[in-house]
Amino acid sequence: MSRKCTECHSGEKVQGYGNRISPPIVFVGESPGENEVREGRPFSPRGKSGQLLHQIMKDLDVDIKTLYFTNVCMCPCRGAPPADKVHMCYDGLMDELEALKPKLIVPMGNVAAKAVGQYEKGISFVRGSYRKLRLGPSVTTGVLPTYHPAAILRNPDLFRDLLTDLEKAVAIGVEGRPAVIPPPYEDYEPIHTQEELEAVWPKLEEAKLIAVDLETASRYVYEDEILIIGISYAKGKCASFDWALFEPNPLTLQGKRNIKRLAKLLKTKKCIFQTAGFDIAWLWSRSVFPNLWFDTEVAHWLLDERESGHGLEPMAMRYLSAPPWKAQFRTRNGLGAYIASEEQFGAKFSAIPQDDMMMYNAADADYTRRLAMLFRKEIKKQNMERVMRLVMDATKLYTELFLEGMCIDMNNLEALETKYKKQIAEAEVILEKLAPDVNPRSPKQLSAYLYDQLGLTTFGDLPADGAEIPMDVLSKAMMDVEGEDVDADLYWKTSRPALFSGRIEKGSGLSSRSTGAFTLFWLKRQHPYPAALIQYKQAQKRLKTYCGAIHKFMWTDGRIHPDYRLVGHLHGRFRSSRPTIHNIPNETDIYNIYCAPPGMTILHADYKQADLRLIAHMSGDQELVRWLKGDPHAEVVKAIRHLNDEQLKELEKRDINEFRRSRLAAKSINFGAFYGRGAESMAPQLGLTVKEARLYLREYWKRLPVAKAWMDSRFSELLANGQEYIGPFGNKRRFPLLVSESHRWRVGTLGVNFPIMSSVNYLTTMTHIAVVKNLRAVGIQTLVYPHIHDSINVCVPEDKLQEAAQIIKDTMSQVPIDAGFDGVTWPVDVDAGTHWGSMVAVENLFESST
DNA sequence: TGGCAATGCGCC
DNA sequence: AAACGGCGCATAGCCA
Repeated sequence: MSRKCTECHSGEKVQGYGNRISPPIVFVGESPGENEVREGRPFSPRGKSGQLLHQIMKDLDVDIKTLYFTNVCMCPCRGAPPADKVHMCYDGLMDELEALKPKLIVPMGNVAAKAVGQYEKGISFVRGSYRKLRLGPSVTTGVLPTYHPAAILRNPDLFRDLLTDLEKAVAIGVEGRPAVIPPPYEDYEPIHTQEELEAVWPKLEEAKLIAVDLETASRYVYEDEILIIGISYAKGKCASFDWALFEPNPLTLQGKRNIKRLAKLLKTKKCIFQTAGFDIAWLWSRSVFPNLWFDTEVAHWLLDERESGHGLEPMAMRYLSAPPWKAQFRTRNGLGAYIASEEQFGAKFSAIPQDDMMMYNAADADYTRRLAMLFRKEIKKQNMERVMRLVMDATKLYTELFLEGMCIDMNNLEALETKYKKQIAEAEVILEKLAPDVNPRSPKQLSAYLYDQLGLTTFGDLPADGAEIPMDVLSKAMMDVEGEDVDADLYWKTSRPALFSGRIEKGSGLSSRSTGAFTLFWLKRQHPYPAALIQYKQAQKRLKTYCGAIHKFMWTDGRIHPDYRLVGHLHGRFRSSRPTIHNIPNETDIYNIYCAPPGMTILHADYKQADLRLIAHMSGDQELVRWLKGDPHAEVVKAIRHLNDEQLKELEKRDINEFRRSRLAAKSINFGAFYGRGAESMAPQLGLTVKEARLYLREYWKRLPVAKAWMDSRFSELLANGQEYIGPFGNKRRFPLLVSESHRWRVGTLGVNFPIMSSVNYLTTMTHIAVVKNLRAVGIQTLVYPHIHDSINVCVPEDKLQEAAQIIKDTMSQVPIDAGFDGVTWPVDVDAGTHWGSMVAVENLFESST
């Protein structure tokens, strides 16, 4: 029963292998690798991919001998088989599968998924979704695509997805469990009339836990409408209401009465949401304030801290064998399988037949409630209730920011845009004169022009052959020209020379064909083009990204409404978009685009050296605790230069520039050393040779042996703890699969990075919540302004400034102590101003009056 | 034409 | 031996 292949003649072929009589699962790979060819067997357990697959199946208690393994292409090819080869192999593969009559086919990787299941989208999108496949007149089977094991070895973060999919494959193929359980549409109740509302209401009032889900036409809370509200009150039960029932009606008072009842219901029940921030923004703006009890997205992200996979549909498909009901709904209503443009989507969404939308909405609410029942047990079991509560409280805080928005000073914005446009135009004159055909926004064209046409050389006069520049060459080159160019010195001392990719197999370092700013500051010594290019790029970035965002995301109220995403960050930080406010350039002009509402002042507060304090607290290093009572960066200068206090003071008097340079270097050591940064990478920023940097680091660690020991123990703690890091708030970063030495090293550094980064974030969040609460407790009107990792912002009335500043200072210093972070003190800087870029330290503000 | 990965750069 | 973490957004260029 071997597979025939007559189309191509490219050497050795590897036939399928395993149980040929109705196997419960057939695995389909791409094409045989080295080991597979040697052994004549796809997914050979002696190859790395095969080994991983066999191990997982063994762990799932599946007898390997019952399974079957094959590839799309029988002959080996480097990398993924090209389309023409797949085409040639297609008929043979289908004949093979038809003869096997498998219960389930698991295509592994993009090529196999597309060949077997005819999936249109990439593997990361379609993985884990089940389809039926007709193989012949009498043979129908199921398909469940997943990643290729080789992809997991390259990107171990995907391991959990592979495992999930294979568990599902075993459930379907081996255990015969149903692949898909449709939602109980017949039990969902569409509510159009007052009579129907009255009939169902008692059921809602009897429930303890309800899941709530809204359908709206867009994201514009103040302009658009709520279409439907679904309330699931028991497993498989949901009432889906026409929102018109809750709209105030000039003819009758019924709408007003109904929304009061709704408000009371949602306030007294424990409410469950998926992505609560969205729904409560709409409800709050209609004066409905639900008792936010559980958020399924937050819960799932805490249980799986990776970026994606927390959508309602993937979760319900995974945990409840749901069909892709959202995709089906969108397809039958002409919305496309996925959302293309939000505006288009909104318009079409409003035109959908109401009953259809109600069924869709009811399924959403029902699945949300059912997932909450599952997740809450797991959250409890994993001892994550504290961080769960905190993130949900934060949801409410940043929904306030989203609804209220931030004020924009249009005059400042316009002036700044004019300035950038002028800078761009100036630079363009030079760039076009020198190279009219080169697009300065194209790295490809730039490297061809700078290196091939002009023949410029990079750091250390190396030829631009694309090789990585060794760090000591980089450092030496920069040291040779130190002091000749102040701008370049500053840039090099404060920026990193290379981009580091998340993938572990990729190296790091600076390409000798780089066209980034770091290299341009070197090239500008050789030719006028790079200097103009630096100006062009800087102004372009600021104009397009930071000014452009304001226009792009401003609502009709003239404000911007940043959308805080509290989940999806590997280390528990928060993110914002539309626009992002976590990466605004630290420049007065740009921050001054943002201002307080009339009559109010922005108060900004941040912790001094928050991450160093966390390290000191968590490691218990008393020397670091001592440093933090004074100036930790000066302490590092003393350590690495072997100075005592007096000698340091002398240095400051004798050579202030040298003192500052040393302090800057100390700062990079303080911030880099704990995150695993090595001498090679630090040397350029320290203005040292690699050898000198190594000595500096050695002196640094000599002074902090306890902290060093803590840092070095992280990886063994991971291994001792089920391959999980647990942060002080109970949040987790999991590494279920360690694939190589370099991966283990990287994971070790993350063991330091993760608890610090997440704890700084959560401490600051607790503080933000407490500050707002304490200010309001004494009757100060308070607006929530952004949280940025280790700093918070609020707006208060101008005449309450001094009182508010004191409350903030007291609250911020105390919150970490009360939360148990009492190994160190938590000093705070507080600034105030009507514009975000022109803030003054409050001490200075009130000096004259006190 | 739109999806996608890559390049580059802004922040803590 | 290697060797800095996390993110969002704009742009170009390749591919279906």
